[in-house]
Amino acid sequence: MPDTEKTAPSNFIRAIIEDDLASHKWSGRMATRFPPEPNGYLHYGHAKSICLNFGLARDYGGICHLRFDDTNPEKEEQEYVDAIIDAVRWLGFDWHEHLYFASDYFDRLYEFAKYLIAHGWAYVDSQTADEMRERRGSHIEPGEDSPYRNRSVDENLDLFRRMKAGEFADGVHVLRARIDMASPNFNLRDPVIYRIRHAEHHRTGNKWCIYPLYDYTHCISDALERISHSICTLEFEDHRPLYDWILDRLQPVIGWHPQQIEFARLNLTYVVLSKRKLIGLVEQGYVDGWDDPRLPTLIGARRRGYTAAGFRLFTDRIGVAKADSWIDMSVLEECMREDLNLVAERRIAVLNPVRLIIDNYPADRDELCHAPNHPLKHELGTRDVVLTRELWIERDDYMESPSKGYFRLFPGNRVRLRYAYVVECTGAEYDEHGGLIAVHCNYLPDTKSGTPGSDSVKAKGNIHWLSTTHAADAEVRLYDRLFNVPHPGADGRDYLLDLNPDSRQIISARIEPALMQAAAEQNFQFERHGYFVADRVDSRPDKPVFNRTVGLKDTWVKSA
RNA sequence: AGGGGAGUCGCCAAGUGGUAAGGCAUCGGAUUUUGAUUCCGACAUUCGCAGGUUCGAUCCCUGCCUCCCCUGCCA
Repeated sequence: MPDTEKTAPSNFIRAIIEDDLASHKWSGRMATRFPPEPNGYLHYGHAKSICLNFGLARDYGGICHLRFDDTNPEKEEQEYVDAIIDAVRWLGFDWHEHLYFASDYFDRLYEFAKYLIAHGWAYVDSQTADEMRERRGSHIEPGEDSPYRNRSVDENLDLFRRMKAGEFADGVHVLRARIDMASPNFNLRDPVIYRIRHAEHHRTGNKWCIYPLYDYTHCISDALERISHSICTLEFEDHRPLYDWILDRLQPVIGWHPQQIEFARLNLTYVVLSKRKLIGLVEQGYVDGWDDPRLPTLIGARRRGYTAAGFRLFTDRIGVAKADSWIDMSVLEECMREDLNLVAERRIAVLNPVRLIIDNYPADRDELCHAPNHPLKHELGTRDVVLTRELWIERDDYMESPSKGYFRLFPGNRVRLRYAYVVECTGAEYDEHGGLIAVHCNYLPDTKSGTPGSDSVKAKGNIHWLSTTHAADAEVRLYDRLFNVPHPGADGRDYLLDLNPDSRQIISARIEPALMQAAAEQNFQFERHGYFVADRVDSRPDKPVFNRTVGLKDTWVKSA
């Protein structure tokens, strides 16, 4: 991480940490964790959490663990573990040796459960799931105690041991915390902490047939790792009393009790971040897979050309608080532009070509023009582009009858061919259907960029171009937002109805030869268009494929 | 017998009994061989509403309104 990266502004979590550090509350320790469940791909919302947890550790001289919350063998897979590790690393963070799995704690979790049973704080319930639900009560009435709630410690211990030994089928018994069936907080109405699942776990194989649940596992994992600040999203606020209840009981044997702090999860316009909806998009083929550049997954973002630094900037910019809020997609896009503007080398591509013929330029002439690779970083040098009599220019850089304020090519107007000469437009040719075939112009010989006096002739317009004899072809994928409304699926509408049918357009573009050797994942700015990246999956040297990451801001189309 | 949270500029978001940071967006203007970038300037007499306490309230008290979360053997 560059030192130049500014740290985030003050927020309530930083205030808590600063107080704790000042009061030496955690013996000076500062440790956070990012605790994904390996049951899917990480999305933009996770990026907020990752940047928050790792960023806090970085800024306060602490550490951030990467811990997989892998307590549900039926949903979790190694493939996801690997993808998550890649994604966190890609975002620029390092957990050093602190890579953990809740499943590594299964033995201790089991012992702690026996401790709870021995103290009368947990019991084996033998009701069916339906019976448990019926007795759970509701918002206006308390729950009823299970008929098994007062089994003896010995019987509970025996039953629990036999659950572990595999003597019972799935669902026959569960271990529950004995708290309060009348609590207004449902999480305290004797929550289940262990269930029987005869399923193979991606890490522990068939060693276990009982698996602990989240509420029981998470707090203990945090405590065992000596986490100081356990940061999670708002929906876990109601779980905090349970988190505290368990660690209070286990205080004598664990001796550490992290503080759970909740923040508002990310809501972003023009995308969906719910796992269910993302799965729907992938499985029903609306996108090409989990790494489709239009999907708000981190693997998709990476393929689209979004940068890790852009995500970090985004996280700092949106802040963190407890109020539900919606961030507009344009904020994320602007963060990407901001980073890309600094790092992306400039190149030329003509996406929608039409011929420009310089009538007074010799047909046999090849002239080198020098284009800087970056306007702000001269140390990045220049490259040569060849000027010839016949060029490709953008179709919309010519207007037969210019609208008000238009200052590109139209009969009688002058524009500068970027890095080359000023030309004066003389007219255009059309086919029998009125389609534009070619634009004609004459160049002004004394105006070549970089030569003395080249600025004597002023031209407000400045257009990019490529020699028709030297340009190469490349596939370019123009990505746009996946949905065309800010809140897909709002008010109960089917979110698929809000899909943007033009979220991807694949075209064949003209590119400058220097682009032919683009390395996978190399970011560029195609001048006057936007930021593009060589596709990390399909791009090949000599056969590059570019994805549009995000367009440049354009105050002209906005006013038009 | 309900419980837990949240409401400060268009979007985020600090702040806190002493008279509303910052960012983004927007609008002006300058610079510019990208209609980009950069730069400069403008941008909440007001903090969900109504009362109260106080010399003084966004902050404390009371009442109300709106929004979000909670009855998986998911996380």
